[in-house]
Amino acid sequence: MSDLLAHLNAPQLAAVTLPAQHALILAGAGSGKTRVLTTRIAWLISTGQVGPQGILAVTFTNKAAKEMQSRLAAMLPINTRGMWIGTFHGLCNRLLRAHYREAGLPAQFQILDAADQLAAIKRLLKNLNVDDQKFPPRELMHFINAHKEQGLRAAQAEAYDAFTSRRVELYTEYEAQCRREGVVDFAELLLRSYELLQRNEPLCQHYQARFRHILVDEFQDTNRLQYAWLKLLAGRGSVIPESSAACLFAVGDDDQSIYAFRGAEIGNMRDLQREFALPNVIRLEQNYRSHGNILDAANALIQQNRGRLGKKLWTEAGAGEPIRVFEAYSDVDEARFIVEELSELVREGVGRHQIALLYRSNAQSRVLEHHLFTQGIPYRVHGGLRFFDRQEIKHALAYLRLIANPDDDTAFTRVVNFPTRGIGGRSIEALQDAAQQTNSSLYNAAASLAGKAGSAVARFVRLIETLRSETRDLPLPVVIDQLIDKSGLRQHYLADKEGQDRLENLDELINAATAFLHEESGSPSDSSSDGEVAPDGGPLASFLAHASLEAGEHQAGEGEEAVQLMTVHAAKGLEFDVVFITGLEQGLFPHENAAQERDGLEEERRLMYVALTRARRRLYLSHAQTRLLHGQTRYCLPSSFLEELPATLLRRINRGGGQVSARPTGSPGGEAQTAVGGLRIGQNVRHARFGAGVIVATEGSGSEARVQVNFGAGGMKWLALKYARLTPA
DNA sequence: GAAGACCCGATTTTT
DNA sequence: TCGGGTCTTC
Repeated sequence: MSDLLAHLNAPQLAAVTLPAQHALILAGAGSGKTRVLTTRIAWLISTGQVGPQGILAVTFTNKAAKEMQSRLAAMLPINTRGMWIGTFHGLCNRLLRAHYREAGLPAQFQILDAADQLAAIKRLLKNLNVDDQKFPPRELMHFINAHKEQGLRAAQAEAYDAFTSRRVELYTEYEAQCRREGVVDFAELLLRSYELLQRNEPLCQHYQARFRHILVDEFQDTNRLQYAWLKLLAGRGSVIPESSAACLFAVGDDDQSIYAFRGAEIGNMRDLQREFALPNVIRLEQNYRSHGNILDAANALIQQNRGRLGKKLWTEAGAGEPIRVFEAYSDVDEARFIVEELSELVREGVGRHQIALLYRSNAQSRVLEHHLFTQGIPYRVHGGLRFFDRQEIKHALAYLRLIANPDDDTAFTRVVNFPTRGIGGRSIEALQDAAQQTNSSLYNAAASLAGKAGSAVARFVRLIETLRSETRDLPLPVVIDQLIDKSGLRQHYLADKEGQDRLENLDELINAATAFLHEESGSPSDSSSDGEVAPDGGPLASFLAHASLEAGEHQAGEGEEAVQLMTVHAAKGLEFDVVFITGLEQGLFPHENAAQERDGLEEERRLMYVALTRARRRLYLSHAQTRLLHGQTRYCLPSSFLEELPATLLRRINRGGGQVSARPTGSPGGEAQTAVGGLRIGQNVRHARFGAGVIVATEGSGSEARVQVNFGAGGMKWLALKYARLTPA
């Protein structure tokens, strides 16, 4: 055990060995947060304060959950597989599988991922003859999810106008459709299990008594429902919990809260402090990742935000190099510079995978990719299509879902005519009508309507029936193999000259099922350990849940020695020796849309803070005077965030090395521009009220002359030269 | 049922 | 400008 606590710094040690009470740990970037979390669990267990079954550890991503589990397994001589360590969604799924009856769900309930949910909503709107121009499916989906994340059912939703009242009706219809089909979406997993615990007092008390210690990672990212769920399980109380309540150990960093747009409530941190009457907050401020200059810059930047819990990162490592700032003429010039610079670093021996190119929005990756590609530098873009999102995988899984649950209309619609088997729009509409008449599923309608044994619909029904009966007792991988065969998927992709990759992916799916079974058999099921959890829907249902909840590794080329490209959001939690933060321009980063949002600029600043703190040794900040956006050249001002960094930490760098990149003649746009009233496009100007800006366009001449100026945060303005007092800056 | 025309929108995203 | 999504046509 002394080993366990060795090498912890004082605050880390304090957090790990905190007596049984609620706590909030403010863990800065690179401060050893995961270490504290896992060591805390190991310490609690190894000192006999709690058994492994008394721990509930919650994360947001599967990656974090796995990491916690494997680190724990290395620290403790116990099987961590059966422990309740997982994502909010994974744990809720587990709860609902165990108590599906009490939760009012079928044993084989399926989970809709975002794409399935959207498809389900589109189908709903079609069935109800709702104009999807007036009620865009995506918007409705967001409406429904946002309500669920607030813990609101349709009945509780506020219908403040006619439009919203209709949306609430559609929310109701959507709930009914999900119930009919035996499916739950992601938000439903949480809401349903919250309601289960809230309404079923004995069950709730059972879990409250079981989980003595609840540990939450990335607490700043919790939404209202997730916080309510935690409070319910912890049985809210005072500092020393009553015997019936668990200890809530929340770890988070308000400065790294960057997911407000998907419902994260930064206010949950203060609420936690207040509602659980936390006497103090433990701060982990010593950073083990970055050099001093980088931390000083990050500290200075984030200090501009108001209402922080407050925290200042420091390091024992030296100041390190200055932060390099580069101003490019254009986005292309910026990419050129970055690629040149990183090529030099690679020549000096920096591993390519230790270099990250960060950007605010995905569209920015193109120029970078183009230059990397032409220079023959291997790179990997994070955030692409994931394994279980691929169409061929979704098709195969849809067959599997139909076998498990014939009422799943989403699955039915996906594969009824894929591969094509002559069931066109007419047949499907007929089925939909019939299904609506009898208030049953499409599959049922198909089965009863398929009188003519020879019809395509009848053949499809027979296919599913055959698959179901013939594969009942076969192991999952064999089932999948047969289904790929008999459904005609294999044949279809075999015939497709570009189907090779897809066939390989289908084989990979079979492998995934094999691997899944192996892992499953390695973990003792709950029913055997304490008898409280009823058996779930079998390996088929749990594999399908696994496929929905875990989208799979990102994409091929995983292990390759490649430069890493990703959005700043995607970079959270990662670290690299060298980081390039690109596109630091007003309107891009901070993003112009953020100006409209409540506390938008502060969220952008936190995003910048996250970006800065990814770097271990070297940090580049770049911006361009000109950028191609939506097919048009935009003239850009440097990001205001650059000014918020202490100049002493920065070093402006001039265009590197050998070839002189020709400065575009005339304006940055290239073409010679007509000067209007002595002003030209691309010129920096100053306005008495709006401040500094760049001229973006001109119009008219003489006393009619107008110029469009990008004032960055101040927005884009057309000004008549006659009235506006613009001075060259 | 597949290929081509056409229109619209365009931060960030895990589960 | 580009890509996705829908609509149109053979």
